[in-house]
Amino acid sequence: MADVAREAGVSASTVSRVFSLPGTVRTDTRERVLAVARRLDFTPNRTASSLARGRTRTLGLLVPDVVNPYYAEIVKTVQRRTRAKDHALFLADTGDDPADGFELARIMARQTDGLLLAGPRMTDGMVGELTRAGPVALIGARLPETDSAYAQLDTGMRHVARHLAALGHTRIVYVNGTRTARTPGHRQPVQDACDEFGIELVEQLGPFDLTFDNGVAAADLVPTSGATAVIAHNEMVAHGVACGLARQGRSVPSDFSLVTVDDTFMARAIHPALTALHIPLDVMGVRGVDLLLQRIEDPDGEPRHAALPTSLVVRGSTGRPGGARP
Amino acid sequence: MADVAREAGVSASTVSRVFSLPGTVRTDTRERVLAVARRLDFTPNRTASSLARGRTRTLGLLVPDVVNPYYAEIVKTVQRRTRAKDHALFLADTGDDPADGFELARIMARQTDGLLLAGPRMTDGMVGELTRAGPVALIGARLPETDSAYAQLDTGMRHVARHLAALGHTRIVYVNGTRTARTPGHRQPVQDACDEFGIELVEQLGPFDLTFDNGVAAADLVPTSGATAVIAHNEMVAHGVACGLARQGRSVPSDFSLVTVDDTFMARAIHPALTALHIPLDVMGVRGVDLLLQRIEDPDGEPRHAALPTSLVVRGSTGRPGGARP
DNA sequence: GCAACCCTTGCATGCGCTTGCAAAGCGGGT
DNA sequence: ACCCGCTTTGCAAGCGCATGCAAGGGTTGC
Repeated sequence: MADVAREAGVSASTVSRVFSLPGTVRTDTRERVLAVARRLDFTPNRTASSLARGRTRTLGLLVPDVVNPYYAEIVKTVQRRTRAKDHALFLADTGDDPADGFELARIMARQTDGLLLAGPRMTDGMVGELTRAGPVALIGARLPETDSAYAQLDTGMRHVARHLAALGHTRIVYVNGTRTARTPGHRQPVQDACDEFGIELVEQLGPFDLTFDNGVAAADLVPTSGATAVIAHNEMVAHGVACGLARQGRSVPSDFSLVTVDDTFMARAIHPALTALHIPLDVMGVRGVDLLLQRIEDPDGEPRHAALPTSLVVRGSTGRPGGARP
Repeated sequence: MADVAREAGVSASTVSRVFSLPGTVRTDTRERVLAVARRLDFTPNRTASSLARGRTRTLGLLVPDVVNPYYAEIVKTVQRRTRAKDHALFLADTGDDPADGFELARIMARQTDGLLLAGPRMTDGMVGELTRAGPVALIGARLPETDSAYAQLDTGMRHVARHLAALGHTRIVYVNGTRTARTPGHRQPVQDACDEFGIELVEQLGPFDLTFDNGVAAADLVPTSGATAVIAHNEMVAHGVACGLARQGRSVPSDFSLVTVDDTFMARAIHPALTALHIPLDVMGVRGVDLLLQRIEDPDGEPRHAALPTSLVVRGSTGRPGGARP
């Protein structure tokens, strides 16, 4: 920077201002400085800038599992939005352990301007603590004190129930996990939606987590349940159910209809393609980043929440019970 | 840090040394400083440290598409290894455009100690330029001048060909993309392996890229090719082929056998599960990080290359031609 | 008992940029 | 012609930590 200043015949502060506050420098000086900078291939050192300003222009994103397409899509959109806002992105994959996630978050909080937690696997108390310690925004989860962007599952589940009811299903199983079963925000909407459309609901708790393998296990219990349709709480478990049913020689949708919550590219990557409740992950990511950036600007504002609409995408995995023609 | 120094009755430099060069501080002083630091909840400011040392302790990872499980697995393993080595990870999703990828890489290079390029979508010349500009390591690609960790596809393809030949296949189609078709490192091994086992090879070039949709399109051409088995160049396209065949009402493996190169969780998430040439992505990620870290330590050493062994995982998608019993 | 060393510690300076403050330049209104 | 206010620029003091150098204390060997 000193070199550029000398070559351009100005002081270092002017060079600095050309890059950080271009408006305060007269146009011709600015041009001259920029020309020299280009010639000398100079770019301001971001580390030094961070130190001087106390801002890193870096955001941190924590996800439980990048390999899961649900989170991968979030990573993708968050990463893009972050870059569009001229920030860099630290990524951490936390796994399922709450303590690990919390620890990682704390470490990351020290090196970033703010944290984005996607589907955090930690206790509400931990999230609260992080929120008090620095800017935090949630993606795909909601807590009163923390900014968040999440999907409106209640109306979404009504779409699903209406669709199944219209096809003639009167008894369905809902494949859930023990974790989400305890957070009523996810389970209650299903119950309410089924009640509204006169559907009998059989809740099938996966043994622990909503993984592919547990979906396969759940599929084994479906035929004896007396239900004709299955709603899977997320897409990994939905694929497990689909795969499990196929292995049993059952056919979708003629033996059982299957609906998944979440709609990543994988829903279309099997045959029949899965009818899905589309969660707007891209919008959630963008809103999450924006909320976080606002929070960084104004640390003491009221918590803000973005509830995003879902939509039902009907594909080949749902049909009339027993494969009947309409 | 000044506070800690005062409380502990030492100078700031000693506190600094406790954290950065613990060996040079007497044990009891160190303990005392650490105790105070813990009490005051002090951790060294990483930005300041970076500025003073000229090292950010941050690595950058560029992938073309995080949503693709192949790259997601790489992200996961790289992220874990990076953290284990006490570094942070910047992530960028570059998309398929070479110029974008290069530009992003240059930006990232300025804020990190080194760059990891996974399946780079840029020209060899661009990679060379980056390599000359700073530490770079390749994952899943090989270039003479750049450190790299990649899979030994030649022996891998021989495993695949031997497997198919043993089942009785004599004519197979290889679904490739126009891009990889031009990089002999990927195509030639297939040809060689088929030659060795007396298999006739029909090369089926996807119209452009190795995506799911192009796999579906490729599947339409398989039945008329006279082949009884398909090798897909990567897993996305393999799923497309599987899905396309299913939509045609063809059955795998009784009508056609299908083998995929790459073996992510998705290979087991469909029925029948895909026989796959397993690429050790986890090891590749770890080796990539390690190579990069070594390169950072020793910028002028000879380029190093890690060729990792693949393995064939036989699952349900391969069988005898025409579904014959052995 | 003394010299030669090593281990610890503190001092001072520097990493490269930002920014409050003040000075200089400029134009306009009276 | 003079004063005021605005714009543009420079000066200097940090931001928080790392580290070369030197000093002090302790140890070892002869």
